[in-house]
Amino acid sequence: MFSQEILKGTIKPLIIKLVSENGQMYGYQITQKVKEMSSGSISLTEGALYPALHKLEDEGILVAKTEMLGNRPRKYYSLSALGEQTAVSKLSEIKESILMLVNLFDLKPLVYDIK
Amino acid sequence: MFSQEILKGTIKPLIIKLVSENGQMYGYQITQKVKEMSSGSISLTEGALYPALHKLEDEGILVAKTEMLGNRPRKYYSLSALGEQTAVSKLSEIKESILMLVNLFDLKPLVYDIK
DNA sequence: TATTTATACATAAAATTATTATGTATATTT
DNA sequence: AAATATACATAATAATTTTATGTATAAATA
Repeated sequence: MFSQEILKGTIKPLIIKLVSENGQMYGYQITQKVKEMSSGSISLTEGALYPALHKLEDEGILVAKTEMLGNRPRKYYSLSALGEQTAVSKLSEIKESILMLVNLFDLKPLVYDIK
Repeated sequence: MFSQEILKGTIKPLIIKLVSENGQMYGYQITQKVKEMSSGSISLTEGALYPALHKLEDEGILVAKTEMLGNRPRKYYSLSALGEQTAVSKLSEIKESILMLVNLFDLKPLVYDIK
C-alpha cells in the first residue's frame, strides 16, 4: 500500500477532474473516491487535500458552498466559470505529462484513448 | 514545451533507470538523454539533477568515479551493489505508480507491457 | 581571433508541495 | 459506552524543485 506519494504534483488536476465529472464534491468525498478508484491503495490525506482545495479556490478555479448536515458542515466544491474554461486544457496537460512518464519509463502501451 | 515539472518525484527513479540501462552515465549526459527521449520537451535542470545524483550516492545506490577529459572533469555514475539489488523493485514501484495515474486520469490504455 | 554556444561540474536562496501531527466536533456502529 | 466514521481545518517539519548564480574548459561561429 502506497500513500499519496504517487500523487505528487497531480493532486490539483485530480481534484479538477473529479469535481468536473461529478458536478460538485466535498473534501471527504474526494478522499473516499480516490481510495475507491485505487482499490484502497491511495489515501489522499487531509494535510494534502484541504490546502489544495483552498488553493484552487484562491486561484478562482473552484467555488465552495457550505451546507449543514444537521449540525455538521459539509463544503461542496464545484468549478467556477474560469474553472470550466480551463479544465479541459489543464486535464489535457496532465494527461500528456503522464503519457510522457509512460514513455520515459518504457511502459510501452500499445493503444491509448486520451479522450 | 513543458519543463521538468512533470518529473516531480520521478527524477531519482528515472536516473536509476537510465544508469542501469547504460551501465554508467554522467550528469550532463543524463540531461541530454532526457531531452532526446522527450523530443526536446523536458529539460532536466542542474538544480534538480545534481542534488538528486548526490542523494542517490549518499543513499548508497550509485557510485561515482571522476574521469578527466583533458582538463575537464566528468563524473560517471553507476549502480552500486545495493543499487543493483534494489533497482528492479524501485522501478517496478514507479511503474505501478504511473499506471495508477493512468488509471486515475482515465487514460485507458488497452494493453501494457510492464516488463 | 573574438565571441558565443556547448560541455560539465556545483551550490544556495526561495518557493512549492507533501508529510506528519494535532485540533475540534458530530454521527454512526459495535 | 466506546470505537469508528464522517467532516472540517491548520501548522511545523521535511522534501523537492525552481531559479539564480558560480566556475571553468572546449568547440563552433562570426
